[in-house]
Amino acid sequence: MNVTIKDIAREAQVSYATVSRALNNKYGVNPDTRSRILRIAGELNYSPNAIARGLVSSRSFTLGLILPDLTNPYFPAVAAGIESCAQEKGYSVFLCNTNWDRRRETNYIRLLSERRVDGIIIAPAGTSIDEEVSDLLPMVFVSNAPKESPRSSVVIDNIRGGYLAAKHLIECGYVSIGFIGVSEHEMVDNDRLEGYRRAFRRYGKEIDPRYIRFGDFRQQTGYNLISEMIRTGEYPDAIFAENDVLAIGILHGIKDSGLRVPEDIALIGFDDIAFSAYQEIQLSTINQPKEEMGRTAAEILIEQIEENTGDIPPRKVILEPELVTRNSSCREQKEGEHPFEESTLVHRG
Amino acid sequence: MNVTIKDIAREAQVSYATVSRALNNKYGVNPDTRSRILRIAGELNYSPNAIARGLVSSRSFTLGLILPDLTNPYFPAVAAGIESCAQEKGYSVFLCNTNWDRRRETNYIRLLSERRVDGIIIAPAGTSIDEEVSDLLPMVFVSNAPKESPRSSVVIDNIRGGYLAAKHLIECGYVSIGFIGVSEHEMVDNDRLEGYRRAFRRYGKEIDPRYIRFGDFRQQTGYNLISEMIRTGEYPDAIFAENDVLAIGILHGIKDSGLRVPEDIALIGFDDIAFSAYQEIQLSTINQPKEEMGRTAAEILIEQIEENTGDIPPRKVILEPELVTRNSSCREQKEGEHPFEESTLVHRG
DNA sequence: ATGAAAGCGCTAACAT
DNA sequence: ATGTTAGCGCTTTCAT
Repeated sequence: MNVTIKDIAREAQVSYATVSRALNNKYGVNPDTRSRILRIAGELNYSPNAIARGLVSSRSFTLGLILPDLTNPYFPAVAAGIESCAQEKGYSVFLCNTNWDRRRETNYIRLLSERRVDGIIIAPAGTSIDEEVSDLLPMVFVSNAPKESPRSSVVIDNIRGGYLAAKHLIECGYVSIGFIGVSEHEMVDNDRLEGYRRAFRRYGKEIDPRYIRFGDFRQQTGYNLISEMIRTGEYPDAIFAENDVLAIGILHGIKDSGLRVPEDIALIGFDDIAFSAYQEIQLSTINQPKEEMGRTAAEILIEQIEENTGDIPPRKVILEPELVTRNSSCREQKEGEHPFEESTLVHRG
Repeated sequence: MNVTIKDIAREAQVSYATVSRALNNKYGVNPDTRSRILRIAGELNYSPNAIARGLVSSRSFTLGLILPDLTNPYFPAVAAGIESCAQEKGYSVFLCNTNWDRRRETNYIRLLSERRVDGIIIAPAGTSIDEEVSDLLPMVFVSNAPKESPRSSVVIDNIRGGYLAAKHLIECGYVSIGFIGVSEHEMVDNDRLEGYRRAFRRYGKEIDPRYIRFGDFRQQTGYNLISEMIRTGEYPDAIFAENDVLAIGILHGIKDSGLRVPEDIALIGFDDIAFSAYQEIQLSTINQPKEEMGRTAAEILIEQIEENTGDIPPRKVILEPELVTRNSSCREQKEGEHPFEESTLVHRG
C-alpha cells in the first residue's frame, strides 16, 4: 500500500540501506546517488514511517501534554508557552484533554508512553497521579504537582498567592472575607486556602467558616454558591475565589442578585486569564506567569530527555505570583511589612 | 531497557507468541498459562510497545486533531465534541495547535501521518491545505473546509449565518451596517460576508464600503478597528463582526470611546462562545452547534476508518446556524419571508 | 560509496 | 494449546 524505502531502492537500483542513508543525510553517500534517491522519493510521494523509525531509534521528537480543561483559558495559555519552546527545539506536541477525569489522565499517560513519546508534561487533575503508570518516561509537572514527587515541576507559590489575595482584601478594610474554592482535598486548593489562612492569622483575624464554600471548577458553580449565600442573607463583604473562572461566575451571581461589585461584595480571583482584564469584568486577581511556566516546563523536559545520562536531579521551579488590582476590589492597599520570610516561600531553580 | 514480551516469555517458560496471544485475549491459550503470563506481565510492569504493534497491524486507534487557535473558546468547544465521540468508540485524540500558521499545519499533517494515526480531523487555518501532504490518510474537515475538496466535511452554512446576522440588523431598523472581518481572502469570511451582501441585496440596501474593514482574528484588532472608526467620526450605527472574539474587542472599543451598545452602535457576532452570554457582555450572535459539529466529524472519520473498503463517498454535512439575540442589538425583529430558497442553502447528510 | 544482514517489539500465519 | 517463523519499515553495524 504505502511507499517504503524498498520501493525507492528498487527504483534507484541501490540497496535500501543506501536509501536510508541518503534520506537521513548520513555521511558517505555519493552526491549523485543521493540526489537521484531524493528525486525518486519525491516522485513516489514517499512519507517516512515514523513508527518503524521509532522502533529502532527509540526517539520520536514528540512530547505529550496532558491538560485537565481546555475551556479554562488558563491552560491554553500554558500550552502556548510549551508549544513555542518545543517547536524551537524541534519537538512536536500532542495535547491530551482529560476533562478533569483521573481515569482519562491515567489512560493518556499510558497511551503516550506506549506510543513512545520522548517525554510528558502534565498538569494533573488532582493531588497525585497513578505512579504505577508514570515511571516509564521523563515527565514534568506544570501548574500543579504532587508535593512529594521525585520529578521536576514548574508551579507558582500558591500559598503566597493565596496570602497576597487575602492580605489585599484585609488591607482594603473588608471585614468578613470569604473563600470559594474547588475542594479541600485538592492540593492546589489547599495551598491557596492555606495562604488565605496565614493572612488571617498574621492580621489576627478570625475565619468565619460560614463564608468558606467548596464546589468545583465550573463558572456555574461560582454563580450558584454566591447566589445561595446572598439569598439566605449570609454573605461576606469580600470574596477570594480560587480561580478566575469561578470568580467570574461569582461576579455574575452577585450582579444577578441585584448587588454591586465591589460596593456590596468585593472580589478577587486567581490566574489572571485574559477575560479578567475586560472592561466589563475588571476582576482583581493573582497573576500566574502562564506562558513562562509552560516554556520552563518544556525546557526542563527537553533537557532531561537529551541529557542521556538520565540522572540529572529533578528541578523544582517555583515562580512568583503577582497581585493585580482592578475594579472588583479596591485599588490601593497599605504597604504592610512582610509577615513571613520570603525564603521560606520562594525557591527558584 | 524496557521489558518486552520476550522477557515475559522467558520468565513464563513459553514462546513469545503465546505471550502475545495471552496479552491480546486471543483465542486458544490455556487459562492457566494465560493468567500466569498476565501475572508476570504485571510483576514486570510490562507496557506494550504501541510502536511495534502499529508496525505490524497498521492501526493505532488514535486520531489527530489539528486546530488553529486554542485561545478562541470556539475551538475547544468543537474539540470537546470530537473527544467525547472518539472516546466512546475507543479512540484517543492528539491535538495539534497551529496558531494560524499554515506551515505548522502542513508540518502537523505530515507528522501525524508519519506517526500513523488512523485519521485526521482538521479545522484548516485557510481556504486550502497542502494537498501534497494530505493524501495519505482519512481526513475530515470541521468548521471550515476547502470548497472543492473531495473529502468529508462538517461545517455550518456560513452564508446563511451571515445573512441572518445582517437581516436581523436591517430589520431592527439600523441604517448603516458595517462588517468587520478577518480578510477578504479567507474562505469562511467570504461566506459570512457573502451572506451579509445577500441580505443587503434582498432588502434593496446599498453597502457602504467605508464600513467594511478587515484585520485578523484577534480581539485587540476588533478594538483597534472600531476605535479608529469612531475617532474619525466615520462609523456605522450597527456592526456585524465575523466572530465573537472580534465582536468582544469591538464592544470594548465602543465603550472605551464613550459610546453605548446598542444605542450608539449595535453589534452582532458569530459563533456564540460561552463568554458572549455573560451578563456583562450580552452579545447577540449567530450560534454554531460546536459540540455537535465535533461529534459528527468524529463519527464520519471513524466510520471512514473502519469501513475497510475505503471508498465510501465523502459526506458533506452542513449544519444550521441560529440567530441568538441579546442586549448588544435589539431583541425583536419583523418576521420577513424567506428571500432565497432553503434548499439552495441547506444540505444534510 | 555501497551492500548484506541483523534486529527493534510485535502479530499472524503455519506447524506441531 | 503452544511453538516456529516470517515479516512490518526502518537504522545500523560489519563487510566489501
